[in-house]
Amino acid sequence: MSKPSLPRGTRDFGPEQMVKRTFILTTIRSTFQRFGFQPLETPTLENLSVLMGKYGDEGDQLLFKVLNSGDFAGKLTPEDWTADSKQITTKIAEKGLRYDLTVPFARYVVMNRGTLPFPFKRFQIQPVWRADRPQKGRYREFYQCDADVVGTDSLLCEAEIVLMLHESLRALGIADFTVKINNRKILTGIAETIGAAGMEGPLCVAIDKLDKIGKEKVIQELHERGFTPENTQKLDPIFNLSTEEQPFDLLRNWLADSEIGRKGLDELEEIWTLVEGFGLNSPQMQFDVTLARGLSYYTGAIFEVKANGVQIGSISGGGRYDNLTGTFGVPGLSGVGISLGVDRIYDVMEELNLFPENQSITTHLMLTNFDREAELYGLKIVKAAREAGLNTEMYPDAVKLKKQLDYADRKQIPFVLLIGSSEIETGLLTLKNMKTGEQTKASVNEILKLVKAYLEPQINI
RNA sequence: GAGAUUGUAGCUCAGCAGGUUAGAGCGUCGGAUUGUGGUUCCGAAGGUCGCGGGUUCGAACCCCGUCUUUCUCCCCA
Repeated sequence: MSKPSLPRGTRDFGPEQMVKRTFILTTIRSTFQRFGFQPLETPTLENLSVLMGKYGDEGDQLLFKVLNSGDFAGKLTPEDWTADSKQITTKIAEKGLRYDLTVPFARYVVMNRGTLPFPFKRFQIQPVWRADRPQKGRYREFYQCDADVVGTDSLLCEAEIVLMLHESLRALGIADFTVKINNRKILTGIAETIGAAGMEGPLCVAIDKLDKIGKEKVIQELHERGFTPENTQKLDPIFNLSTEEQPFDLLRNWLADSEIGRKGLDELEEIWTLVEGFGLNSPQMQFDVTLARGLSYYTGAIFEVKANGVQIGSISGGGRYDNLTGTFGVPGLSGVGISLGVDRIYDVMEELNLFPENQSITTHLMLTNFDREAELYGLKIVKAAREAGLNTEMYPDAVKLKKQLDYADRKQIPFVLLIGSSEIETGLLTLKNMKTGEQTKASVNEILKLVKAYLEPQINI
């Protein structure tokens, strides 16, 4: 018998961690709902035809593919085995684990377009899988919390996303964050302006690394990707942008000849105007030209959230995609959305010590188990305590008291009710406060009141 | 997918240039205390040295492969 192990990049979540994760999940969920988003869940498995080609070549490689059921290799010919081994996967796997929540959402919208109220706002909180190599803050199985609106071009949605990010992160206690915003159209405009129209793809990939590798190396990489020295020379103004307080005017001048670039700027300024209109308290948003998320489907706004003071990747990302449903045969549906990474948020909160105390209490009251008679006597008390709203349990075995109290101590149960022969005779039960060690004798009703009164300030009963 | 790095008791780690029966602290379990936890004292259990192969008289230690950990690149939540 070999020792059990977990697949790389996956984790168990024990009771302690689950309490914290649930806190994150419920906080985000209630924020999404307050903004009018409705829940959706989609299957873990999708057909590979839905998943493939949506995330670029890299993405296809990171998809977990599921072997066909039954004799998956039975119909393969000898030629298949000798040909390119990657070709074989299309013949033996036709399903895969979902890679994100946006593509399954697009699939859902297309399949149900006749019945959905548009604009359709949905949120979705489920795990996703990527066959990535794990690192800090990077797992192969992790949860995403997505909120998307599909069926409207309104920039109000973008502004609401900014608001939702602020509200949910602040509710979690993460105060020091930056919502970075850019617009894909501006990047397209820049490509036009420097005389490299249509090359914003590679431009983005290189520019995105500016704060990581610096100006020199970005230019070097651009040359490697086919940009001429003339192109990169014209690009020069961009390297000063990130230090500017108000880069809009500067950009407007620079991109004056690019229609799409001007459009991008208009959109960006409109988002700022709307957020201001909401009266958001000290917005933590920042325009960042170097922000160019790799996903190939973004067409308008691009979002990314960085938790400051923690060495970890972005905790949230999103943007507008004008034509996601187009790949499923329904063009013209514009959507915009955001995705929060629960696991990274967890890591950030753990590192910054932001989890609230007193969340770990699961059982409020434990009854001891002396003997058969006391056990039977206690059952109705357990039921009464539960009906009073207390998390209650009785120790299941009549073992030594020491052991029972030790159990309560380790489980951090605040109150223990001792019931022995004398208690049964008098009807006065012994309540022990595990924190102070203090013991009081009282009737069942009084005890339930006492415990509730003590816990009320900490816990909602 | 490329490169580096880690793996010894439940946990954190020792293990002297390859040399007999692999150690410690914490934790666990039992007892001191047959109805009183967190402190103390006494005692005990617990290890295919990640896995598989090789070199050697002899491997936890050296070599190869594989899995795993952490990190960089790539990409991303």
